Amino acid sequence: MRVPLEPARGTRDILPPLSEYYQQITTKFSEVAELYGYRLAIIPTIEHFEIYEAKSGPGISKSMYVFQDKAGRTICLRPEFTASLVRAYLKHLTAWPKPVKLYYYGQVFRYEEPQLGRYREFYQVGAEYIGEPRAFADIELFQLIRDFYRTVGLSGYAFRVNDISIARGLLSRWGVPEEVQDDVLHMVDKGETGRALEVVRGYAGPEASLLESLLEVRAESPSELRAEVERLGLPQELLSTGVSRLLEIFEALLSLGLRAYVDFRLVRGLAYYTGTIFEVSVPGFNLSIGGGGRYDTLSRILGGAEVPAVGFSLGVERTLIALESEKVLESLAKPRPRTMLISLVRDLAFVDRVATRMRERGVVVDVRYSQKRRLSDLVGQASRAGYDYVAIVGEAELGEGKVTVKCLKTGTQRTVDADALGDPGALC
RNA sequence: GCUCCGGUAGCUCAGCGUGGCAGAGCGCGGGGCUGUGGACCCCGAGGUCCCGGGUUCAAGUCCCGGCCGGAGCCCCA
Repeated sequence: MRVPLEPARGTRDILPPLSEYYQQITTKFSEVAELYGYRLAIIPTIEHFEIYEAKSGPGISKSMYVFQDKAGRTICLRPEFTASLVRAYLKHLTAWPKPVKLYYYGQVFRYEEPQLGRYREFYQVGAEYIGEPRAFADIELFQLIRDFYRTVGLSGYAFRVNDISIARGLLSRWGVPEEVQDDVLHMVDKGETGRALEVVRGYAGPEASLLESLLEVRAESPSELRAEVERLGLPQELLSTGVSRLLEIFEALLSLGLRAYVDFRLVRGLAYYTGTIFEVSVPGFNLSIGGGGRYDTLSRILGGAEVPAVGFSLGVERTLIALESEKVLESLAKPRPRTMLISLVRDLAFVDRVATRMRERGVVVDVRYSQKRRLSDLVGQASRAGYDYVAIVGEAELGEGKVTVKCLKTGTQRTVDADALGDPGALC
């Protein structure tokens, strides 16, 4: 049997140096999330399809990996983290003191046509803030995202923000059933506002123009947003709930030093969101690099007690694309100093002693035994391959318990006692 | 699931129109050079030309199907 060497469609082998950038993203995200008091959740890659069916309807299966296992269960590869985390919360964590703050990283799977920044297997990092209905939870997530981006060096991003409860509130007032609301919002998301409004007119009559005006609002500042909603004459109940929360969050974003604008056309698909929703965008890349929102009813959809929650996820591949376009990708993974230790003698114990002393100082040591190849080949190779130092152990050094260390950047070279050897950089 | 473009050495690609010996640069290995640098010179290895089928005396080249990638639909939790 001949095996195909290409990875399966939409998947990739992630190898150095790309793999190191992935590792930096997850490591740095973990550090920032933990500094905010989030704790790591590791959840299964496979799930019962039912939890996604419950959340999004059976039609979701066409964009997922779904299959029967050997016992006939309907299993899927997770297409996201949030539903699984809420499932795990309902199973294990409902008795924990609120809020429950969790973060995660890992791969997710979607059966779609691959393109740049869109893969069938891709990686996300994210966090969920469970058990807090007030806006400061939403705001903390923005702070966390800001600190993460600062840590990895991303700067040119902006938040597109909405509160989906405002449009849904209008639709509910007009008696539009939830399933129809989903359809209408889906059309808005696709840019088919004309068709969406036609459907709404069937319920609301001429009042539907209020939704039309709302969808045209794009506010760059809280005062602009305040003026716009005042002009529209939204119902008081929406002003005191969704609109006031959106204003609070908008003001918070700006005072945190973040770029943000409110866009009522933002819907974020057929999701379970009930309040704040947002996406992160960068110039010159038409896919969002992350997004999230408030989902106060998801736990009930999954059959548990209702618990307010808000969360986000960031796409690792898309973050890397953004870093690349800002020309800061290479600075993400700072390489450790690397030494090529060339041994011209067969004395494992001595070579091990020398290598161990350097490794204890965090220096990468790559041991080569020179046999047929001449020393000049290996020194040249070390230089071409980007090593920082060459350490040479030959007959002369071995006899005196010494090692010769050469700094390839400066060309300086010293022979020192093997046991006194520390960071070779100190010798340059 | 649909449309268009592409796939030739490890990498970047030429060759394909008009069928006729598988190529270049870089990289890799060896030597020039017995324990010290990226240059230079010489030599070398490395290919089922994405896979399968068809047309033909002859296919990397033309035709059909598939696989993988890119661009765009659909979708994007």
